Amino acid sequence: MERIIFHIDVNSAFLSWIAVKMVREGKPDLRLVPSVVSGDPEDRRSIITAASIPAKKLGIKTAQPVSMALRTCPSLVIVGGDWGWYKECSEGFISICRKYSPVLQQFSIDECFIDMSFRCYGQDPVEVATRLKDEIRTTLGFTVNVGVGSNKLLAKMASDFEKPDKVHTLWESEVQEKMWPLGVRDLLWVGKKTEARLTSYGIRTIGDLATIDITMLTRLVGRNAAIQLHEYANGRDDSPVETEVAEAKSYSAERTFSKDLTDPVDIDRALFNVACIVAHRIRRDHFRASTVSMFIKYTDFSVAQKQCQVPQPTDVTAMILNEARRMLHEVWDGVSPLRQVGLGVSKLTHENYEQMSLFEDPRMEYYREWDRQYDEKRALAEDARMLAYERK
DNA sequence: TCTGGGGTCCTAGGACCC
DNA sequence: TCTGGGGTCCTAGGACCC
Repeated sequence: MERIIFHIDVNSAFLSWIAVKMVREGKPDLRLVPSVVSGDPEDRRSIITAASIPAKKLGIKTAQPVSMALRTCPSLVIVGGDWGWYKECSEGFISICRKYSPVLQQFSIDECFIDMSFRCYGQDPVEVATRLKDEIRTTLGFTVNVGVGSNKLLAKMASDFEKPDKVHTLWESEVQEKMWPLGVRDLLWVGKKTEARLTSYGIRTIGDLATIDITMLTRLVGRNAAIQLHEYANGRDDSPVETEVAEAKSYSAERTFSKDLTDPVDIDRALFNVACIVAHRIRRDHFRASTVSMFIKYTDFSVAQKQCQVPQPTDVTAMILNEARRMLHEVWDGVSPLRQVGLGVSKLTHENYEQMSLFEDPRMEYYREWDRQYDEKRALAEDARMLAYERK
């Protein structure tokens, strides 16, 4: 039996969600004017997180620097984000989708797949998809696109066709007509680099990619990628809709400085801050990490990174920070200005036992107490934010 | 114009073991 | 004394996604 998969994608999610909130407060609808969501517009390094359709029509794009967008459109309306509200909107739309099928995979905060193979039996999938999109719009106030296809890839490609508030199909029988004329960049997993490589060999459309000799493609992108791209370009994908939420495999945090830094004290302060954040997150989720990595970005955007294994899985801020500090001094010459510093942990376990070590740092008790206090303050801050949020 | 932040997966080379 | 080949782990770097 041919599968029926829906991909539901919120149109300009962060912008739509902020717009809904402002409309409820009696303010004008951001979706009707050139507007964007971004970080602090005063910071020269802020970039655009989401743009309205009128803004996109002016050439303003996601991930563009705000300063650049303002030059394009001086009257651009700029608003900040609201993670608490985003989360609420996301949960709202996911729970409506789940009513249509319990076989649901959340792909990101604003996208999900549902397997409708059984639920659509005897019904027109387009009618069902239209009902779903309309229900989200009328109950939650924002629009989505629904892509309908016989697998996840086709459904996702279809939801990316004309926006907003639309249902599109992409069945296997429609691949040649609807997908092959598109540029290779439109295919999932073909980014800037792969596009450049492919087009330099005259492979411009998804159709070119679908019909090219596989050995030729292997020489260009390697064996595994070649097989994958060839399958996708032909509209083939048998991956299931995964209902299990996968556990995190890594956590990281990074800080970009508003001005490039050379002062080791400033840089260490940033490293300290990201270490606190990352360590707090793994404690919150009951993980310990065996690998610590540290990375820096230079002014030319090149990145250097270093990682190491810790003797025992840890969730102690001081242990993580010490490794990161050591690696920073190994990798940074102490002179070159830095744009960014970051820290990550991976190889996570839920191991709970504490192996007694003769060489355990005698300050360990102090470190743990410090972390406990930190977590408590952080939890209080979260509560206060939630309360303030509920009062609105 | 001057580029955020948080993830996943892949590749390739070297070390080490059997 | 010198040899093949496979497997696993670690590290650094890169591509891609939202």
